[in-house]
Amino acid sequence: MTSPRQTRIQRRNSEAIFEAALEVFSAHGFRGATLDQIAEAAGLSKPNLLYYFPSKEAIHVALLSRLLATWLDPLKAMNPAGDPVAEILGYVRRKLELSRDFPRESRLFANEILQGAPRMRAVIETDLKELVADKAAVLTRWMDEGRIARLHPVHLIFSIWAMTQHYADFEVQVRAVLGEGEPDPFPEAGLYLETLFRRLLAV
Amino acid sequence: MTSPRQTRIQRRNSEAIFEAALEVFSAHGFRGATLDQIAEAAGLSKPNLLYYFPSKEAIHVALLSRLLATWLDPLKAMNPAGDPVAEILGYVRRKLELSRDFPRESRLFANEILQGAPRMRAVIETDLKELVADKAAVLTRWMDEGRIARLHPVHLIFSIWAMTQHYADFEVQVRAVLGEGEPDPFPEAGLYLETLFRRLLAV
DNA sequence: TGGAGATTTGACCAAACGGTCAAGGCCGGA
DNA sequence: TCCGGCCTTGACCGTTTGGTCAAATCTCCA
Repeated sequence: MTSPRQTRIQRRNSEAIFEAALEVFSAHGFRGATLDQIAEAAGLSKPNLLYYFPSKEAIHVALLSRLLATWLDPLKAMNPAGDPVAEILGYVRRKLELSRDFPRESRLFANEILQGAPRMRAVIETDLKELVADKAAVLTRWMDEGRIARLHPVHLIFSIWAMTQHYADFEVQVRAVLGEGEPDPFPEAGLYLETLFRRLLAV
Repeated sequence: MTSPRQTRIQRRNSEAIFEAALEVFSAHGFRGATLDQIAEAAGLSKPNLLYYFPSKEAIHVALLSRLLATWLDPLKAMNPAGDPVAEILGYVRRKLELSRDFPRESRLFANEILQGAPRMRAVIETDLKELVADKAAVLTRWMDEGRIARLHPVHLIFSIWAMTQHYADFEVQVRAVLGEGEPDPFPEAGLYLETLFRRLLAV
């Protein structure tokens, strides 16, 4: 009865491939990554990789779509019925935690967008655009109600993306500039961003 | 007497190579760019390319170091003797203009940092770190004098970099999310960022 | 335990890549 | 106009890369 669509081995190897592909693609970009690198990181032979995925491109696409939900969740979780400032600060905090805990995922998306989003353009122009429009409407309502300062809602979202993802995407620069003394920039970054957005949003 | 170190032809071709390399490297990253692409964009044959530069890597390094000064100039130009808010807003404005007028240069550096700065680590850890330390000291003095709000000066600089470069590095995402209606996001971005930093810095 | 199907791999291929080289063309000064 | 040196290139090379294939091995259950 219980016919698993995936065997145990399939699940294990697919998982190993995703993990390896994330490691390699995020570090070198699509073109810079090689199947041999991914295969070695996954502990498989190259032909075995291609037994599970038809091509390098297919691995990349599968990886991106697999991570997309995780990536959009923090914005989705911004609650229209909650307290405006708390909701926005919560979004900033969750997004910064994502940069701290999943920097490879952040760099994977950054690479893709930097190259002109050749494999994500459709998703960006539909799903992401709709999600942002939806949340921008919520922000605008909060502004209309006088509960936060009036700002361009989409650029407000852009600035949250930019500042939080900066700590993952440009991590080597951040660490180099801060120096070796402070090994973890995230606590300070969290305090800074909370201050910034509190002042920005105050009516 | 006037023995030009470079002949006319050398100057013309070097210039064409830099322009072509900027176009190709910024669009595809170092590994994603090919010598054939650069040669074609420069209107030269591949062996001719390698007559002017010894290797692909040499082109990339020369391009980065050639653009580095331009890239650091806006921060250098922040005047310790000027009005604090005006100086910081001026820096933000110049940095945003750089993203608008030289997006390829921004993406070139973004690519380099994303990949872990394999060819710029030394510069980042010395020149950039010193420059930031210098300007952070200026910001701290302004805070001590009560002329701007007290904030972590380095994270303040990070947030300026992040928000202004976002419009160049993630341009396709910005344009896709804003939609086709508004072709040029920069005027709005400029207004948004001016508002943001005015509120953030107000004592 | 036998066998059907799932999994794995060594050997291989064609294309793309960075780079070389010898030879030919071109230019500017004497 | 002639010549030395600057400039240009077609042909080529070894390596890397994404991908294929037939054969071998393993897994699981009837």
